[in-house]
Amino acid sequence: MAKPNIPDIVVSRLPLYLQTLNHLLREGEEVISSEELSEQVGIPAVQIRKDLSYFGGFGVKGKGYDIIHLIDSLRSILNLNQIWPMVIVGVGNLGQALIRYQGFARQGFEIVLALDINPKIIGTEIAGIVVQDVGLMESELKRSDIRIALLTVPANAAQSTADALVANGIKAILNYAPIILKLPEGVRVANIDPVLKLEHLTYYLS
Amino acid sequence: MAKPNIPDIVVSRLPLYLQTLNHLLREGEEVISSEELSEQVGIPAVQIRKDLSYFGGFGVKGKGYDIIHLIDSLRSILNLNQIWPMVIVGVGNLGQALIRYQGFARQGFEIVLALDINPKIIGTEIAGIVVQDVGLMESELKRSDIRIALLTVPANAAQSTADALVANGIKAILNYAPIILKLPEGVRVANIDPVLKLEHLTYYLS
DNA sequence: AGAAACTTGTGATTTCAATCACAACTATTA
DNA sequence: TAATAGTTGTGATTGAAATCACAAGTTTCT
Ligand SMILES: NC(=O)c1ccc[n+]([C@@H]2O[C@H](COP(=O)([O-])OP(=O)(O)OC[C@H]3O[C@@H](n4cnc5c(N)ncnc54)[C@H](O)[C@@H]3O)[C@@H](O)[C@H]2O)c1
Ligand SMILES: NC(=O)c1ccc[n+]([C@@H]2O[C@H](COP(=O)([O-])OP(=O)(O)OC[C@H]3O[C@@H](n4cnc5c(N)ncnc54)[C@H](O)[C@@H]3O)[C@@H](O)[C@H]2O)c1
Repeated sequence: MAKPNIPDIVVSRLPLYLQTLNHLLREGEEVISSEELSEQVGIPAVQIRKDLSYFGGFGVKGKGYDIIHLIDSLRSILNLNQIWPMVIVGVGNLGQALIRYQGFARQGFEIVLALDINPKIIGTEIAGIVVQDVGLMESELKRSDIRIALLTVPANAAQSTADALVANGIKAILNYAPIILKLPEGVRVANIDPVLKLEHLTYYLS
Repeated sequence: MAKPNIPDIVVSRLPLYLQTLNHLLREGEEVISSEELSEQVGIPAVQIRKDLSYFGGFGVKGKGYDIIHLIDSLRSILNLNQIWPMVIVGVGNLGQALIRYQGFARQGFEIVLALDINPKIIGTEIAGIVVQDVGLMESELKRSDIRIALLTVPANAAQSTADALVANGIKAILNYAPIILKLPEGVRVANIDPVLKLEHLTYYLS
């Protein structure tokens, strides 16, 4: 359960710590100081310690953090001790790449339903998932506990599709379409737009 | 030319304003107040005005902003009055989707070089681009003016590939691999990692 | 065992970004 | 024309996040 008064910017850094800790664990490390973690993750050590201290004391003075224990704690804080089923809407170039991406399942996010509007795409199988007609959204979502959606339809279909998803119980949307979605309170949206990132980068290129 | 003392967080919002203004222009709007723009973009009007005021006065008191003029100004600030050629390294699932993505060229970003290490992929043509051997990186980049790279290789190859890109003149990297790149000063990196975004979202899902 | 080195966790402080408040100007209405 | 409403641009203020500074505890060294 998310405590209400922790700055969102603090929460946003936790997945980064988790990612880096997972790397370190794979390399055989067992304990790490905030200073060493800082070098890996590129965030000041004192900020890492302060971020973690919002949730409790996970380290040992004079020693550092037990990596396995800290990973466990972060996964618990971020509600990652479960498999999160997801729906993807829009199985075009990008949608297919995301369905094939191994990185989601590896971290406990599983695409279990894929929807499209194009008859040529409906019925095809991608990485074990058979694409369904988007018209089945209501019935398919009703009999599932999916709360997360990946939105990879064209921009002009994104708002109406998002509305439909929310009407059928979706609580979080990862939106790849280059528009700003307007959704009711209580639904969380995160956007991924490479063009915005590039336009940010070019500001600094002479 | 980027003025040095403008907060990065301000710069990061400009592409968002530009995106929304482009939408409005396509819908036939000609003038917009900061208040109306605020509703579209989801950022307070006063913050939009303050952000813009770092770069000059683009509006007319009592009236608002001429959309075409403001778009022009933002494009100029962000160095978008040119075509930016880009290289992509790693032409797998994601790389192929990005090469096919129309949204880059539409905003002046053009993938002109695609590199991979896999002999089965080298030589294939995707959306008009013939994939080259990554061994040709040096010679291909030397005779080009490419300064932006899209990095879509597996995580374990990302750091070394990024180092090679930088050694060959790349100044900005859009990194899709789920690791934190360590690069010299003067090279800008932006990361796109959907898993981190999902892990941020799940914090708020009960 | 005692001293020195190391490291966490956090209240106090500083820095930076967001918001407020309003003067200056424009457009519209009567 | 004069009054009213609308809107920008920005100095002043507030608020929030980052950093500092250090007490408290642990480990290592001699
Ligand atoms: N391709 C990329 O690498 C990339 C990168 C960043 C963002 N995006 C964005 O992601 C979205 C998809 O891009 P793409 O390149 O895969 O496009 P695409 O045209 O290849 O795929 C879009 C898919 O959505 C389906 N679709 C259209 N309307 C639908 C609806 N109402 N309901 C369900 N499905 C519907 C289409 O049939 C198609 O299969 C776009 O908004 C694009 O701007 C793409
Ligand atoms: N597929 C996705 O939707 C997705 C989403 C987010 C992030 N990512 C990340 O993007 C990267 C690519 O993912 P993918 O699914 O396309 O993987 P992939 O295995 O399909 O493609 C990787 C490509 O990189 C090439 N490659 C490997 N080593 C190379 C090297 N040293 N030089 C040049 N090319 C090399 C491979 O031959 C392959 O074609 C990974 O880091 C992944 O974590 C992918």
